[in-house]
Amino acid sequence: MNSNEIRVRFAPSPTGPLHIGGVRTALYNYLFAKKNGGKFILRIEDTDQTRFVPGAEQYIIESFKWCGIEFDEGVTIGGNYGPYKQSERKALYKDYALQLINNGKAYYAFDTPEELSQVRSEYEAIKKTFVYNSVERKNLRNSLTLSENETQELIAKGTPYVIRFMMPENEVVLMNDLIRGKVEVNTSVLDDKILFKSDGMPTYHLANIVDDHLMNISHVIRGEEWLPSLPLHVLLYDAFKWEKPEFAHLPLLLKPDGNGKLSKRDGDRLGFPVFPLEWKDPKTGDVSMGYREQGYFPDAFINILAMLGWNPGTEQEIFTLDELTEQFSIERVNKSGAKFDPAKAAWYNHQFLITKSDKELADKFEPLLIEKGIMADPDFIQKVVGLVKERVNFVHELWNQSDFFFRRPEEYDQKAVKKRWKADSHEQINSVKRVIEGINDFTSENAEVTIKAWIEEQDLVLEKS
RNA sequence: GGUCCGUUCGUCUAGUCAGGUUAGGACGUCAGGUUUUCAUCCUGGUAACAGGGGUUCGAAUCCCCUACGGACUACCA
Repeated sequence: MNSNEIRVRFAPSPTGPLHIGGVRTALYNYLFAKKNGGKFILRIEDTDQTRFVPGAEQYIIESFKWCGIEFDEGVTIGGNYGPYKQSERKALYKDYALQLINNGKAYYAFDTPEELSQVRSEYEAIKKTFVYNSVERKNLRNSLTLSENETQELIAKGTPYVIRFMMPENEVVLMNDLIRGKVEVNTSVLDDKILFKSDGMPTYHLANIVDDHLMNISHVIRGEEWLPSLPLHVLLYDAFKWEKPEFAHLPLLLKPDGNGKLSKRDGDRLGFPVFPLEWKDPKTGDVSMGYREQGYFPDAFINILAMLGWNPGTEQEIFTLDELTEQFSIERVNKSGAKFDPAKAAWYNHQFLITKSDKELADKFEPLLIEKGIMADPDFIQKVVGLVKERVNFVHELWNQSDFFFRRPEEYDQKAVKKRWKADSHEQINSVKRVIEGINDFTSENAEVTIKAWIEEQDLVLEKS
């Protein structure tokens, strides 16, 4: 890069709700930028018109707002490198694709998707892998096999075409990854990837490289699923004769049980959220739960995600965002995927909950009480919350621990009644009730002393259970 | 199938780069203690270096092979 400035970006596609793996990727980018005094950018990669989902972009923005992750530049915020939405940068990409054609690094291809899938299935049938590469492109319809005139004629006639990268024949691409170290791949196993689609839009590969370059991105920190396309990207930077950013590929978030990438289905199946915020699918109307709605605190949520794949090397486990920023380092990110553990997630939330003030918790609890038709004095709610917060992981669990403060019990624990309720219990309860009513200065200390004295007096001993 | 990446308790992980630890912590779980309940808290237990070969006095750590897992293999990102 032409400066030492650290600039990183998070570049989601607005194709649905943001997965927590995406949130973690963004978080690591954010921490890296803040730690190094750099800038964090939000770029929307909406080059696939067919997968656009209304509301997804807004969802992404709202998610980060809830988490407390702030961008320095990007959609809705602006900045000196805008626009930050690829659909608004559309005009720019074709020139770069053409530049590659002129340099002999790319070519026009006229194969239709149908033709290609036909060829692929033919290869499949004989158990061979079709690779659109230096060998195969000689047998297909493109500006390499057609004459210059034929090519121009086809284009002039409006024949749909794509622009493909001309993958070198037999070269070893050397790459470096900040997390994995050296990686090398031979180009002979790589495809002539499409850079520019017949609908006039660039593919991810082209748009991503062009924008990262134009936006002066210094470090590309993204999910491991991108590692296989790193050679292409590196070759693309070389083809443009651009200086490359540093790359870091983050390990994946895995299912809690079994193996594989964490998906929406796992959340539904195991009963925990996979998305930061609740999401209602605009098409099907299906609702997916969110961390926010399930009662997770944003700071707990961030802490959980941060520890899935990274640790500071000390025994500290609870962090504020500022502490994470201070201690984060990309070198300490793990190589292997992490299984998400809902039980530990709940524990983290508990850790944050008990540090919240009674007031804050009461404010969150009050709407739940109102929902149940209970109007209680805020000071009273606070006292109750203070009494029971140690025993819950989430605000909504407060009700089960404290309902008797707000209403008369509707039923008794049958087992306890059967076991404990004796002939004289009624009399004893009334007796202790009178004792409690008789306490003038009602504090926990006074109550304890008085009731213990009453126990002595009544000569009641604990019945071992 | 091919390419690439990975592999320490059930889970998150420390330790690997600079070879020598009773392989540490946390979650979970189990037991005990405190609290005349429960929860908190405290103490203790449980449980791992994927396998096999090397190199070395000595390997979780370095090298090789195997196995297993994952990602990618679209005119999706």
